[in-house]
Parts: sequence; structure tokens; C-alpha cells
Amino acid sequence: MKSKYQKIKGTFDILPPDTQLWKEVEDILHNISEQFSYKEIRTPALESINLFQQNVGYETDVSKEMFSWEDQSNQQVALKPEMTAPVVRAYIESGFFRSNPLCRLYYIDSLFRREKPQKGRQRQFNQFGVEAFGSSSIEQDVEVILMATTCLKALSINETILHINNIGSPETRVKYEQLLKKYFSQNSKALSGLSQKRLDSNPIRILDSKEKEDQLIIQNAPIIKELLTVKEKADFNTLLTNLDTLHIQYEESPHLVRGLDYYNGTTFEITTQSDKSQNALCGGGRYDFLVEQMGGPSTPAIGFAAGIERMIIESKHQIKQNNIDVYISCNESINSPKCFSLIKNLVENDYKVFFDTNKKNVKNQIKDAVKRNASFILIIDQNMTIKNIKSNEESIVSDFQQLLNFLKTQ
RNA sequence: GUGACUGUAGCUCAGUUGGUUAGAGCCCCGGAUUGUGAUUCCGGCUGUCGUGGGUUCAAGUCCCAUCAGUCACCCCA
Repeated sequence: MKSKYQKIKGTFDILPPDTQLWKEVEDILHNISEQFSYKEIRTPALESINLFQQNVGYETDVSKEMFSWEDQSNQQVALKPEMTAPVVRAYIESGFFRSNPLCRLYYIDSLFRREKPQKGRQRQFNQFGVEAFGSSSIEQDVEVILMATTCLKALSINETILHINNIGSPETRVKYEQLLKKYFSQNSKALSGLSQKRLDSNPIRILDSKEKEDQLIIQNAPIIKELLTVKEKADFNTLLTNLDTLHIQYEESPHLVRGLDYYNGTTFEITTQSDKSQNALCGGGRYDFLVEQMGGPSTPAIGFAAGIERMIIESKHQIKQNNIDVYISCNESINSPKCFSLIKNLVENDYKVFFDTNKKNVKNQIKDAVKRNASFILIIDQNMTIKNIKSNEESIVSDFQQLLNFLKTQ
């Protein structure tokens, strides 16, 4: 029905029965994180705008798409558009780097980006993600990727592709950028307009281009692997070997570059097999320099984030049936004290009740109980009659204990 | 942010070249029947046809604007 008010563009309500699905999906993500001994972190929705502008990169779209404003005390604030910067901020501010040298955190949270909405791309959206601080070893990379694939599997999301790459150290990246610039300059006339613009500002992003005319040139572009150090190459191979052992399929994607500025080393992305535009379920990578850049001690780190909306779209997860145990019929107010004390006792004994406060007639209540898949109906008038709806067995009970006995013996 | 398409009851849709009080199925509510409170039958409810303008004797049907959604670009989760 038309409402006087409508939801803000790009936002959405989660309604029953979908709330049940969301809850179960979130439970799965919580459980897997706890199984890997990651601890939950929750950070404020609102942060100082500088946190994002200075750390995800001025030029990235993420920082351009922020919901931000100046508040009543002239503070520049923003709704968080991504989680890594807030988590790092909290990590430093809390002193976890001292008390918890190998610090593993995870979150499930809402983020905000002022993009043009589309299916799987809302302005308020939800992410699940993990951040692991304090280990520079490649095994940490393996663990994080294993977590990501474990979650997708647990959510019955099959037919995904893990794209993986190593973008090396910042120095390698600079060298690579120069190499690319040189290469693309030689072919600049054949490039698309957008890519030509990027030649100077951010040649690495040309690799991401979807323009047809760019594809051939991109295919033959130099790949960063050639510039990696011996150790970086060895680490990458170790990573791949581990994935092989775990039977995690992957595709080496030498052109996979991530949108945020702070990445180095391993980067990965998990997409669906369709080539629709919102096909990225999960993306992450190493960011060994961000903690220090943000004023903390030099701390290696790696993490990923996954879009909950997108995972739910792809998930084949079936929600659990959560049926009513006892449907309560009590149509005379004079009996309601008796009725409520039974309800209270039933609930305290972990029974799920449904009380028809509309006081329909008993015949319709029975129909209703059947429709709602209730196991029993308790009819409270002068007597109390409990009936097993499936077997039709029924009994008149005089107190809660007798009711309990009946329920237990069914 | 750019472009294209879509917008009729809670849901899925029909509505012929603009022409009388806008329809169906499902859902919901109630009644009847009933040896399975299943089935069946009967009845009822709900819409300013996304919104606002315009053209016309007449607009759900045409035009413009606007809002929202979908798709592509862009970007990313």
C-alpha cells in the first residue's frame, strides 16, 4: 500500500520471513569466525571523515561516495563506507597491538556508500569481514582465504571463482606502474578514452577496463609477477601449494588490482561464475603498511570483506522450520489469568506458544493452528483441554504439571 | 554520476486502435459442506492504475516532469 513515507533510496527493509534467513546466515558467519578463534569487533557507524579520506585514498571512488556532512559543532563526519580503516583505528586506539600481538578480529556490520543503487548494490549494505594483525607470514594469508571459502561453502554458495594475485611491495608497485605506463603509452592510440585518461593518474587501473578495444592490449601487458622478489615469488608459490592441498580451486589473475590504495602482497577476490556486474562476493588482501600509516606501530595485516546481500542472493541455504508447539485458545477474559500463568510456565519450559488474542471461535482457531503447523492446541474455557493436532489425542488437564506430562508423553 | 527499460489490489499479472461503475488467480477474513478441521462450495475485503502536471469531450492507456526499481556503464562487497 502507498505509504505517506517511503524508504530512502538505496535502503531496504528486511522483513519476515527473510529475517530468519539473515539471522541464520549471520549465525553461520559468527560460528565459523569463532571456530577460527577470531573475536567480534563493533565500531561506530559515524567516524571522522579524515579517517577515510586519508587512508582509503583521495582518488578512490569509495571516498567520493561517502555520506558525509558537517555536524552542529563543525566536525566533519561520515557514515563509514568500509570497515578496514575503522578496525585499524580501533586496533591502534585500544592498544591491542601490545596486549594481543596476533590479533584476529571479525565483524558483521552495515556500511554506507552513495552509489546508484542496483540489485546487490545498496546505499546501506552489510558486510562480513575479518582482519588479522601481527603476522606477515604467508600462512596467515592461507588461513584468511580458507576462512572465506569455508564461509561460502557453509552458506551453500557453490560455483564461485577465487581470483588470486600478488601485487608485491609498494616499491615493486611503483616499478610496475612505470613499466605499465611505458607499455600503454606505446599503444595509447588504441586505448579507450577512459583508459587514456588513466595513463597518467593510475595506469594500473587500466588493467580493470572492460572496454573491448582495451582487452587485447591488456592481455599482452606485462604482469607484475615478473617484478616480484625471490621471496615474494616463493611465498606466492607456498600459498598456491596450500590452496592445492586444501582443494581450493583458484585462478591466478595477474591483472587483479584492488580498488583501495592500501593493499600490497596477496590480493584476492571471490566472484560468482556469472559475468553480471555485481558478481564480486568477497574481496581482500594484505595491507602491511596501513597500521603504521595510521599512526600505529609497524604491523603486518591481512583481511577480507564479503557482501552479505550478495551472498544471500547466491546462497541455497534453506531456513529451519521453527514451528509452534502450543497454540493457545482462550476466548473469555474471565479465564485469562489462568491462561497467562500457563503461557508463562510454558515459555519458561522452552515451549513455543502462539496465543490468539483475536479470540476467533474455536473452530477457526483449530484451522488456524493447523495452518500454522502447531503441534498442540490448548483450549482454555471452564476446563483446560490439550490436544495433539496430528494424532487427535486429547486430554483434560487440571494444572500445569498435568499439561507438561501430557506434552512430554506425546 | 551517464544511458536504457519498467511501475495496475498484500503477491503474480490481464486490461484490445484513449471510450461508461478497473479485472483474474493466489493470499487474507467470514460462512456452508465435510468419516480425514484436507478437498469442495459461497460470500467479503483491499486499488485516487508510483506521484505531479499537460493534451483531449474522454487517459491505466498519449506527452512532459518527478520519484522508485531493474539492467548496462562506472565502481565495488
